[in-house]
Amino acid sequence: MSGQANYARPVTAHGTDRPLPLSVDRTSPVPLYFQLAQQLEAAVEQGRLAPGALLGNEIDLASRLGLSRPTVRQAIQTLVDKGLMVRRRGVGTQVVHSQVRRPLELSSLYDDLETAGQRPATAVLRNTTEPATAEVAAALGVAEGSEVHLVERLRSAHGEPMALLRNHLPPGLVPLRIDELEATGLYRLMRAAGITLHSARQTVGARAATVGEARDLDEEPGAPLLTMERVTYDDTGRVVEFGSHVYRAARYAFEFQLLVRP
Amino acid sequence: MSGQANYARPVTAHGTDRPLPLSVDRTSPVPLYFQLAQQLEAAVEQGRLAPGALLGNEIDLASRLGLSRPTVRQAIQTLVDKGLMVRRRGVGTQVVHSQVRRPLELSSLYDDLETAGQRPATAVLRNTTEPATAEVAAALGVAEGSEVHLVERLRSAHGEPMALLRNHLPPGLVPLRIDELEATGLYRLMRAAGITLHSARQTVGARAATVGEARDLDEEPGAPLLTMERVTYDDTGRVVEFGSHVYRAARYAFEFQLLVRP
DNA sequence: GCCATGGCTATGTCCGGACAAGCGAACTAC
DNA sequence: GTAGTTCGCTTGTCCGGACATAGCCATGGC
Repeated sequence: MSGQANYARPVTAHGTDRPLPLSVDRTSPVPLYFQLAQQLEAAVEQGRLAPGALLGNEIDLASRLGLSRPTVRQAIQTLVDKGLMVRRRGVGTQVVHSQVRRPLELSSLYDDLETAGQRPATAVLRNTTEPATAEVAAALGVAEGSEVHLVERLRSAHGEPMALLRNHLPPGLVPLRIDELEATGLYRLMRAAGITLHSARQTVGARAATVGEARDLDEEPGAPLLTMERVTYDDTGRVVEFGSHVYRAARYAFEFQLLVRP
Repeated sequence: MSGQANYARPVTAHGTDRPLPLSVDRTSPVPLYFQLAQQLEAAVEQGRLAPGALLGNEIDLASRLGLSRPTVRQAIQTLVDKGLMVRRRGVGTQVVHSQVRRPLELSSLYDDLETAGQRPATAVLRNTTEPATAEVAAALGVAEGSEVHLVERLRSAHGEPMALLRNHLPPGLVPLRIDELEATGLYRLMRAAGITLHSARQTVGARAATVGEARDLDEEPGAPLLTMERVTYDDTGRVVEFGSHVYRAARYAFEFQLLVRP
């Protein structure tokens, strides 16, 4: 009702409030749109851009930064894709209003545990080659009975077993040494070997523990286990891994963020 | 070898092979980039664009269609985002080489069953309001003890129970009639009420069935169940639903596609 | 036979402009 | 007072161009 601004006033980007300190470095090899996107994302995460806050229109933002509108749009678009912001024609772009975390990424149990502050330990139970069963052959796209690599690991945290990990790999794709497998995760080893992971198809379910699984995981036979099967592809579409994992239900759950595709 | 084309030859978009029939309708209100993206996606799905096939460079494609390069790029970008294609600088854009399906969407069990050809049946066990427990209040962002809407449903397929669905909603958000709840899914009712779903935070785990769950689901007490908890947000960031679902482990699993965010 | 180099190609980034369309608020007519 | 209309705002779409840069091949020197 102040009479001067009838339209929604951007809370931060310009206006009477303290403007956001945004700037780009044209000598940097980092793309301009990426620099801007990073700064905006940091502002959202640190609360300097409050949920619901309007970003201010793209034209002003562009001229303020000495950029063109397409570049600013490209920056904002990456944040919209991440679910951090919403655009509304005729209204503006605003910070999404909820405790949104990251969308689900192709995650590794090792990394998950490490970021959670737990120090994961890995025991390699098997690291050999064996003839592919029908299921494994179909997943890896090789002939049934041909030799494939098998890695079986028991992962623990805080001294308690958490998961039993069985992974099948095409032969000769990555050399896997036991000491490396015990020191880090499989995905890191694959990336270090020059493989660019691209996508994965996962199935998550549940079932009762077998006697062998119960022994390894320190559970009772028949106890509920969380299961995950995953086929991972690299950027050329090759299958690089087929994993069958079981997790102790009391100690692990999958948590992730979904976005509605407009 | 042939002496005329030293560079990788696009298999379909131009060259000696039959070119893809692509065209855009400038009188249509559908955006041009979207028309092109749809046609390319259809060509991939029908196999007219084989996996690994190069798309041909963007400049030619643009001039052939009478479009500008940014528009063509925008079309291709949507397919790259979906994981159907991969760009390589200096090489070109090629169709991804695997049986990639859709990425995980904010899915409804009802829709999942329906598309799988099973005819889901729903029995509404409860449809009332009740005071929010601490857990529900935290999820919905309301005061503990305040009245919230509760819907409890048993979903079956082929005459067998599949899942027990408990959903809490903010009061007064959507009017829910029992006959509607038994005829369709909750998400459809919410969309029909003008709510634009935006994102959800899910946790998937497993546990043993309680006595009551076992009775409803026709399982033994202690049988493994797949559990899913979900908080759903609309595009303004409001929480619109908190769901606690349990599925019979033998009859249901979550299956989804993950993409690595570059 | 091997390696360095240069040139070609295709995507990556960026610009400045233009018009269309959805949205909301204020205004006007009843 | 209420309903319809107008108007200004903002994003959505599209264009044509420009230069940078990564990848690959062929050439030429060793």
